[in-house]
Amino acid sequence: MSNAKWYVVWEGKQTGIFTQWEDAKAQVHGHPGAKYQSFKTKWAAEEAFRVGPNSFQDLRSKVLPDKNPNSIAVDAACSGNPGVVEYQGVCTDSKSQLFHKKIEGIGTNNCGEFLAIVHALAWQKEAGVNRPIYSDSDVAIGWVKQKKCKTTLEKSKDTAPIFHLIERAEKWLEEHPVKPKILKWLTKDWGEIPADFGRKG
RNA sequence: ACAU
DNA sequence: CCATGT
Ligand SMILES: [Mn+2]
Ligand SMILES: [Mn+2]
Repeated sequence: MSNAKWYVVWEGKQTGIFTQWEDAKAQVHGHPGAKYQSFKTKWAAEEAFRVGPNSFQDLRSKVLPDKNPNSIAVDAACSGNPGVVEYQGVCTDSKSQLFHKKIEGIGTNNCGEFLAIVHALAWQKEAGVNRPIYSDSDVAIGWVKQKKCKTTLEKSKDTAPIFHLIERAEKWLEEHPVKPKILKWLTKDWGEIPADFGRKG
């Protein structure tokens, strides 16, 4: 495999995951019954190594957690970080857009991800619905749970607009019960979150 | 390291 | 390669 960067050795002089073929080959050479394979990503290699040489191919279909299609997905994008921030929310199943906001001034990726979740909460309350909210951001999910945006962003004239929105979002969280489940979107298993802006390619 |  | 975060 031309792009392979990770080599799993399940049986050999030493087992493990190697980043160089020279190292993997040293475990396999002259070792009858050695089992090994190359992978393109670290994640694939780790999963394959953990599950063993015979079952790694079907592990995903057995263990892959299911996503709830009756849900909302949010995501933020940033032009520079810190930079110009926007976020949006979509229906997970259809990707139809529910809301979108481009924020004045500059902010961080994580501030955008945080505001996206809180916007989804407020939007749902306004719309009278209660569906799970998916975010791919551990940071933002944690901040919403704490009702506190722990950003390191410096305060300045350019960051004043987003800090105002953050303050408003934190206030909303303090004043309203958080009813919808806020769930981690498992990007490695499911691919990019449906609300993604698709600019990383 | 993990998640962006 | 840079940056934001736990
Ligand atoms: Mn994201
Ligand atoms: Mn994205």
